[in-house]
Amino acid sequence: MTQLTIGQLAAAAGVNVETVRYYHRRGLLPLPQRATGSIGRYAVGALTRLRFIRRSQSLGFSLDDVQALLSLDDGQACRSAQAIAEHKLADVRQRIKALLTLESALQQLVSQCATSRRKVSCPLIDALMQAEESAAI
Amino acid sequence: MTQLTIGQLAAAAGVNVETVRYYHRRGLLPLPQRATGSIGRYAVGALTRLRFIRRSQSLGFSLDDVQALLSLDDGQACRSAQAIAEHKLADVRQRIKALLTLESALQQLVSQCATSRRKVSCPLIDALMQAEESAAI
DNA sequence: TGTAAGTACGTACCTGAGTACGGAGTCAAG
DNA sequence: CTTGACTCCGTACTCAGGTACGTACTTACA
Repeated sequence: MTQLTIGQLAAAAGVNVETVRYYHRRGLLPLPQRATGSIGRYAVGALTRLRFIRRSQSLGFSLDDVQALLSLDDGQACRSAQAIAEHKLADVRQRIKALLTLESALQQLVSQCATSRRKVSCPLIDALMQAEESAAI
Repeated sequence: MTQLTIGQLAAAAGVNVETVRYYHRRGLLPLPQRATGSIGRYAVGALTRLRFIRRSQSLGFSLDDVQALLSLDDGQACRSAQAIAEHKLADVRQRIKALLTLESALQQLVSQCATSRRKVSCPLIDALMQAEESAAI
């Protein structure tokens, strides 16, 4: 069964059926193959795309951002693809940097805890904020 | 002027005054020093904390997540701090991994564009989804 | 072949994260 | 010592991203 119904698709991606329909409305997910007057059948590509959307969201991208990313995957004229990609790339690199800083602060805290039984406090905020003073939300 | 009014604090962090008050209500930002019946004055620490909140949000953490992170900074009994920190650490590492994959896919797309003038399409989704098939949103 | 489970579609509702507003109080510069 | 800008606080509204629901229609399976 490589052709999924909307319910199977939603279940496989761990989302609500209504969410799939919402993504159709937003233009994030194309409408499925459908013999007129019958129910839609999704190819596995739809599942991958759906998972990509959720993953991107969890990384802090809005659905508009995700749409821009998807447009790259869908193929674009070079000029505009490059512009979008470069912009997103800079964005992604910022996020990575901030997360790496957060990672090492957390790491340090965890190992402190491993060697001590008393109250601890790590300069989590300071660590992250020292790293860079630019580029807000 | 190391003591800020709420307006100055908000402006310095690039947020709305109402947002600061909202964070008080959520317990993310402590209420400022205040001689009863007069206006509050914030120490610079509040500004740092406020910026940390915004930054974390932009990395995809909810305000509840941020609260957990802040509790680490505020100092906690070791046992619970360690549990929270380890959990967040795993989470952060997942995000980093996903972002690194996304980064290289975007990077590849950009350099493709630099050498070609025609339609391009990069397997952005496939790249990201191949990387891991676990841990959803 | 009929019937329960699933789908389509439209509209209404919900939650998280703010934003706006109004009235009363406070402060600082003139 | 007033006046205009700012603060406090409560309540109401907004917006993105879903969720729920009702009705009509399809389908798979007994």
